Amino acid sequence: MTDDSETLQTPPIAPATVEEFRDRLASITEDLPKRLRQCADHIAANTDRIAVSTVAELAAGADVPPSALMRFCQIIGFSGFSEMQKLFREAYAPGWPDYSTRLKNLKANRAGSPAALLAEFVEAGRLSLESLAKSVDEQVLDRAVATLSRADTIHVVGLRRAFPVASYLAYVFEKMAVPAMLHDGVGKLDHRFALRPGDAVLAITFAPYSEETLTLAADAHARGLPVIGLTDTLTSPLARLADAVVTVPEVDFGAFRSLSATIALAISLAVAVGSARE
Amino acid sequence: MTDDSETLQTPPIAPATVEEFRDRLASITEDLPKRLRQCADHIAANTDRIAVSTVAELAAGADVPPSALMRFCQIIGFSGFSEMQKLFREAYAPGWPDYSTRLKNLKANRAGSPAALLAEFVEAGRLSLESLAKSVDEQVLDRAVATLSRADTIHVVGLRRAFPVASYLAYVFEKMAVPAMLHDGVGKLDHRFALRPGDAVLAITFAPYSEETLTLAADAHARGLPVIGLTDTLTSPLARLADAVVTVPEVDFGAFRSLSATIALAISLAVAVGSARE
DNA sequence: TGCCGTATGGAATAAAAATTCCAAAAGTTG
DNA sequence: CAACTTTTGGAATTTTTATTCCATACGGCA
Repeated sequence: MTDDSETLQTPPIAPATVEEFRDRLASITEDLPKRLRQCADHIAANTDRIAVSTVAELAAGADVPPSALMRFCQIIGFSGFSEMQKLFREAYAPGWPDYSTRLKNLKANRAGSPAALLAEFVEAGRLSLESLAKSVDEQVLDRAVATLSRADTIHVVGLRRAFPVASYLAYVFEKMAVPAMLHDGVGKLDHRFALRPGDAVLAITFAPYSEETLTLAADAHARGLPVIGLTDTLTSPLARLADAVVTVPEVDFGAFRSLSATIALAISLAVAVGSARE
Repeated sequence: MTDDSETLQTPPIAPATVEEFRDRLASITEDLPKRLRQCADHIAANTDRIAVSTVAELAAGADVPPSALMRFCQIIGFSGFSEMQKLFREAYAPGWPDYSTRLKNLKANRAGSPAALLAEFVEAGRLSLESLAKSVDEQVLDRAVATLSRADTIHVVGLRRAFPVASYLAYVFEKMAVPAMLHDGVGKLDHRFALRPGDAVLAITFAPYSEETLTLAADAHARGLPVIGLTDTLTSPLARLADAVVTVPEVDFGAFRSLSATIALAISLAVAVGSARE
C-alpha cells in the first residue's frame, strides 16, 4: 500500500501561471480534509492578496493555524509558501525584473549586430507601450485634453530628446487645424512673449530635464496660463509647474529611449484635442 | 545648534495615502543627495512594486545599498521600510487581469475619449513593432550600417511626418559623437552644397513623399554619394535613388502613424553606426 | 470499545528580512 | 589645507516570517 500511495501522491508539479494555479485549486478542493478545505476556499476568494500577505495573515483569514496553510501550499505542489507567493509577485509585474539587467549586458558587449539591436529596441518599445496602457491615468488625461481644447493657441515645447515628440505634436495639430506653435529654440530666439492670455502650454521633458523647457513652463505658470506636462516621473520638476502631469513609463537604453510610448501618448492627446475642438 | 536642527528636521509625519506619498516624494526629491535621489527616482518609477518587493530588491533596482533605502524611507516620514510597505499593501489592487483586459476597458469607454484613442494607438504601435521584427531584412540593415559607418558626415533628411524621426536620429548621432547634419528646411535655406565627397545621405519619407527630401536624395545620388532610404514600401520613389532601402511597415490608425516601428528602426540604425565607428 | 491511520495545533527551529550603527569617504567652509 | 559636516556602504544585530516536527485529537472500522 505504502508504495502505491507514494506513486499516486500529488506530483510535485507546481503551477507555473496564475491560470494553472486556479485549475489545480479547483481540481483538488473537493476532496480535502476540513482545515485544508478552509485554506482552499479562503485562497480562492482572496487570490489577489497572496502577493502581499504573510502566512500568518492568510492563515488567520482562513481561520486555521499557519502550519495548515503550509501543508496546503505543499499539496498544491509548491515547496512552501514562499514559492507560491513568488508566482503571484511575479505575475503582478511580468517581465520587468531582469529587463534592465539584460540591457546592461547588451551595452557591455557592444558587438551587437544591427539586427540584435533592433530586436532590443522593438522589445523595449513593446514593453513601454504595454506598461503605458496599464498605468495611464484616465482622469489626468481627460483633464489635459479638456484644458488644451479650451486654449486659444497651444504652445508646444520639448527639446533634445523630447524634440521629436514636440515636433510630431506640432505636425498633428497642424493637420487637425488646431492653432499651435512649436517652440524649437531655433536661433536661440526667445518666444516667451508669444504666450497670450487664453493660451496653454504643453511641455515635454525627461531627465535630465531641459532648462529651456522648464523656464517656459515656469513662465507660463507664473502668468496664470495652464500648463500640461508630459514627463517621466511625478518627481519631475515639471510636476510643480503643471496643472496636469501625464507620466510615461519608458525604458532607457543608455541615453536613448524608444519613444514608442511617449509618441503614442502624444498623438492620442493631439487627436483627442483636435476632435474636441470641432 | 542641535536643538535648531531638531526643530527644523523633517517632521516625522508619514503620508497616510498613496496620494500624499506622491506629493511628499515630489516635494523633497530635488534637494536630496545622490544616493537618496536614486531611491526617490526608482521609487517614483516603480511605486506599484513596493507592495511586492523586499528592501534588497528595491535597493538593487535603484542601484544603492539597502541602508540607503532605509534612510530614504525615514526621510519620507516612515519609521522604516515595513511601515511604508504597509501603506502600499493595503492599497494594493493587482494589475491583472492584465494588458489585454486593460486595453479592452480603455477602448470600451465612450468612443473618442482620450483613453480609447490611446488604446488604439498603443495597439497600432505594438502591431507595427511586431511586424517590423518579423519583416526586417538583416542584409539590407547591415549594408546600411556599413555604408553610414564609412561616411565622413551623415546628412539626415526627413520632413513633415518624417521630421520627428529625422530629428531623433540627429539627436542620437550627436550623443554618439557621429558627425551628422540635420536638413530641417528652416528658413527654406537649401543646404545641398553641404554635401561633400565622402558623405552619405540618410533620407526618410513616407507617402505622400516630400518633394524636398526626394530632391536632396536625387542630388546626392547624381553626385555619386551613397543614399540610404527609410521608407514605407519598396515602390517608394526613394527606392530608385537609394543604395539601400529599409522598409518599415507601420500600422496606421486614422490618418496618423504611430511611428513606433520607424523610431525603433531609426535608433537601432544610429546606435549600430555609432558603435561601428568607434 | 480498542486499534490504526489520518488530520491537527502549536511549540521549536531555521531562514530571511529589516533595521541599526559606525567607520570611512566625500564634500564644505573658513 | 585643516577642521568639520554630510553622505555612504556594509557588517552586525534584531525582528519578523517561514518552515518543520511531533505529541495529541479525531474518526472510521472491527
